[in-house]
Order: sequence, then structure tokens, then C-alpha cells
Amino acid sequence: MKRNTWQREAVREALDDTEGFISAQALHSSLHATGSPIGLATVYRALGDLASSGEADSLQSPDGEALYRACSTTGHHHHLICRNCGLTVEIAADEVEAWAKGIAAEHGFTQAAHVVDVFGLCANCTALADAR
Amino acid sequence: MKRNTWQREAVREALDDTEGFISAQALHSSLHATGSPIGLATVYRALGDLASSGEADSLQSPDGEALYRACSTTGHHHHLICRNCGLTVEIAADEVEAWAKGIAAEHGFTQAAHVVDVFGLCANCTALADAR
DNA sequence: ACGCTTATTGATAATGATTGTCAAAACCAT
DNA sequence: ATGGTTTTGACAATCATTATCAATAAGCGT
Repeated sequence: MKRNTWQREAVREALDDTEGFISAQALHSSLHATGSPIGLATVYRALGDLASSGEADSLQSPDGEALYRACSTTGHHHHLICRNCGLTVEIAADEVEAWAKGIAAEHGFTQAAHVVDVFGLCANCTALADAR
Repeated sequence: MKRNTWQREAVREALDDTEGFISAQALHSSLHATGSPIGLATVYRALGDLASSGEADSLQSPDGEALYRACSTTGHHHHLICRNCGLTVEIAADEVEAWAKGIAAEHGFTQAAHVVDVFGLCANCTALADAR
């Protein structure tokens, strides 16, 4: 097991290898599962750094957890996220872009940014849930 | 079934008296400041009830707190929020509803919920910002 | 390579928001 | 008032996140 001094790199890689959004806790567990001795505090530190340097996106799940994801595209886009397994589909949302901009302007707002994320259960998790 | 809950009324009124979004904790403090002996647990319960019955909206602040707001319309709707002064405009978003549902279905997702909020600077704050 | 200085790490404690517990108080129909 | 049900609120428990801090590793000039 290689002991990489810069554990931040390990976190970045783990994020890259992750399909969708993942919580800091889950990422930590995941790293441990692959044999990394990384500490929870370091995972949080690394995620915070990555997020503030724009190398990762972060969002708040509906139940208050912070979720992170390495987003390949630097451009603006939105997400369709499985609230069970974290699977994430990136979606272009021109329609919504236009709508948001229009609504903002209509009410005299400028510098409009928007949070548009859709949470649901992916096909797989829906099946699992039904089986329960 | 109408429950006889005077606390819920107190919470509802306190919410009504509040301009923008407020945290459960802050609302509790605010109630205490006006002499109400209401307990923190009850505030959370009342807010939860109001939120699930559609009488209040909730969203997650960037730092993970849950914020609440009394909404005038009971139906599903979204918000246009001034990131400077907190002014909030409620917006109907049928277009977005349909889009979200469509996108979800298209990718096999079920039980779709969505977070759609637009942040910007209201006309007033834009003027102030320009003046600087 | 060696010693010295500084930055990074990670176990654990601390924090802060939220939720659970449960006995006491309030309410209601008799 | 009385018994049974519901609501309340002090406090404990929980969960994610952040701060602490001693141990360790990386840098660096020699």
C-alpha cells in the first residue's frame, strides 16, 4: 500500500471514480474499504479544499448532508440524483436556464443564479424499494 | 382532523411575521424573546407539520441549516430570493414542474422531487451595488 | 545523510442542529 | 371531577461537521 503524502490526491481520485454525488462520510468509508488509512478529518479538509478551488461541486441533500462530486464539465449544468444510491445524471437544461433568467428579469432581479436539482429514485433503486 | 395545537398557531404567526427564511433555532429564540415559553422540540415539531402540510416552505441554507418560511400559496411553488436583502418572491413554475417530471421519467427515475430556487439581486440591491 | 523547521495527518473531543424519549400537563367527552 | 387520550418541553441521544493537538512526514539548508 503506497502511502501518498498528499492525501488530497487520494480524495480527488476517489471522487473521480465515483459515479454521482457522495457524502463525505461515505467517501471516507469507501476509501477505507480500499485499504486507505485516511482519516475522516482529512477527507473533510480535502473536500473543502477541492470545493473552494472549484474542482468539485457540492450541494446540500434534502436531509441536510453535504454531498460532493467531481464535475467534469466546468460549464453550467444540473443534476438528476438518485437519493438512494447517489447515481447522478448530468442534464443540460436550456429550458430551465431561459425560464430562470426570464423570471428573474421579470421581477427586476439581476445576477441570477439558480439551484436546480432533481432528486428521485433511479430505476434500480425503485426496483429494490418495491421488493422491500 | 384539526388538532388543537395553540403552539402550532404561535409558530405559524411567528413565521408570518418574518420577512424571509428563518432557521428553527432563530424562530425559537424569537418566540422566547416575546415571552413565549415554547420549547425547542415543539418548534421543530410545528415547523415539520407546517412544512409537510404545505403551509410552510423549507430549504437548506448553504451551511446546512434548515430554513423555513410561511408561504402564501399552499400549492407547490418555488422562490426567487435576493441574496443580499433576503427579499423573497414566490413563483409558480408549471413549466419547470413538467420539465422535472419529464427528465426524471426519461431516465427511469421515480418519486421525483426537485429543488428549484433562483437567487439574484433584487432591483433595489442592484441599484445599491451599482452605486458603489 | 543529518538535524532542524514547518506543514500535514488523523484519533478524538467538541460543536451545533435536529430528533427521540417520556413523564407531566393540558384537553376532551362523559 | 374522572379516566383516557394528546400535546408539551426538558433533556438525552444522534448525526454530520469542525476544531484540537500531538505525532509524523516533508522540506531544506548544511
